[in-house]
Amino acid sequence: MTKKEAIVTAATELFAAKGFAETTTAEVAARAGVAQGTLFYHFKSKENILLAVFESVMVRYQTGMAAATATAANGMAAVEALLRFQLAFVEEHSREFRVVMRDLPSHLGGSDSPQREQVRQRQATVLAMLENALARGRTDGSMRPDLPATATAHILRGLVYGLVRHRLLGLIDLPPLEEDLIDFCRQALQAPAAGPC
Amino acid sequence: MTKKEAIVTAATELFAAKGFAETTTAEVAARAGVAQGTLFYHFKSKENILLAVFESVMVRYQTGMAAATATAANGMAAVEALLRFQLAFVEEHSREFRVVMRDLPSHLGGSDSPQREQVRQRQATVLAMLENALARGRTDGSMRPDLPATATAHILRGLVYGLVRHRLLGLIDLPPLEEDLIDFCRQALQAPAAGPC
DNA sequence: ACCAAAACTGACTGACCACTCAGTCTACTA
DNA sequence: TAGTAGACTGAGTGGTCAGTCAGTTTTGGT
Repeated sequence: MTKKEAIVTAATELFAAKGFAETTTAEVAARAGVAQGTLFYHFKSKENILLAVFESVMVRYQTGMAAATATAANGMAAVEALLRFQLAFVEEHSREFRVVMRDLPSHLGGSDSPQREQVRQRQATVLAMLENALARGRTDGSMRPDLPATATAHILRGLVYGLVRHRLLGLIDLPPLEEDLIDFCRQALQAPAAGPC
Repeated sequence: MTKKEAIVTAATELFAAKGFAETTTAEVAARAGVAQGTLFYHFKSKENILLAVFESVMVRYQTGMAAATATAANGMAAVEALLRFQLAFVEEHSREFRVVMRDLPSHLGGSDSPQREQVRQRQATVLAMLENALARGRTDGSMRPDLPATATAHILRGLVYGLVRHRLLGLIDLPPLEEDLIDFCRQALQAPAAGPC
């Protein structure tokens, strides 16, 4: 592990445990086993370390999502695969997501900063994958034909995000919800059963 | 308006516009038209001002939610009323919610702080209202009989939270989603149409 | 009018911490 | 071996800001 990677790892652990604001650059340096100055050799600022944590996890997230849809038999299966992947991935990388969800929004700088644009791009990509899967399901008949793809993509994204956030940052313990969530979405999305009337 | 109220109002505006960390107590005092010391006469710390913003908005939020369910004809209508109320209320109080969503999680102190407990209580109440409406709908036949009330309450809460958060803090503009959201939930919740077969 | 308590003031302070910078070390090339 | 570019160091610093406190004003009760 290079020192740069060690810094991101150490920062992830500390930010997740104590929060961004409550973690000093001295602590990050100490845990990473580097000098304080090394942080600022590799990163322009403390906030850029936060952004690196985000980038590092989002690259893996999006790769996984793309893989999840690739093998699905139809649109509905693709959506289900996306949902399952997202929930599992977030569970597995809970520390990173904790940091990203709690601290990133507070530290994205002005509305025209390049950091904001970078994050916006990532979000748009996630959204597009959902929308594609939905459009596919509408076409191949595995979902209701009147489904509004864009709006539903936003809804699904909000749903996953809201649940994950409560699991990671919430003060209330959530029961396991994966299967209930999948059922809920399937009910909402699937074409009405063509009963043999 | 008392000076204490003026402080909460000023803090809400500044926190919403610039964020909690980037707002100094001196600025809050100046905008509220009081001396710096007055802040600390009324509030133990800067974070307690943040908590006051939260409390102030949550009291109104919960009162409104209770009213929304009271007049509903059945469980499904109650859920719909809750969803509509939540979306409308957040829209109307977007500044306060922006602050609460972005900055509160980072500043809740240790896991056993009284502040955390206070927030937890509020969240539990919201959840209970949803769960009640769902249980009601399952009983009165306006929803699927096999609906898991607790899990679904969590899902609905996550859904609203996720969407609202993207609207208030997200970097992507959301289209109006109220009706699509209601439709989505209705599909997921409603009893399968008993076709005349 | 008098008093006491509550509300309020604002100059001050001390701790904190992100970031700097002048210099050292390491690895590679010619 | 000398040269050099990139990686790394860590003590130092300057600006910031939450919170304090000794004193003043306002309020309300008798």
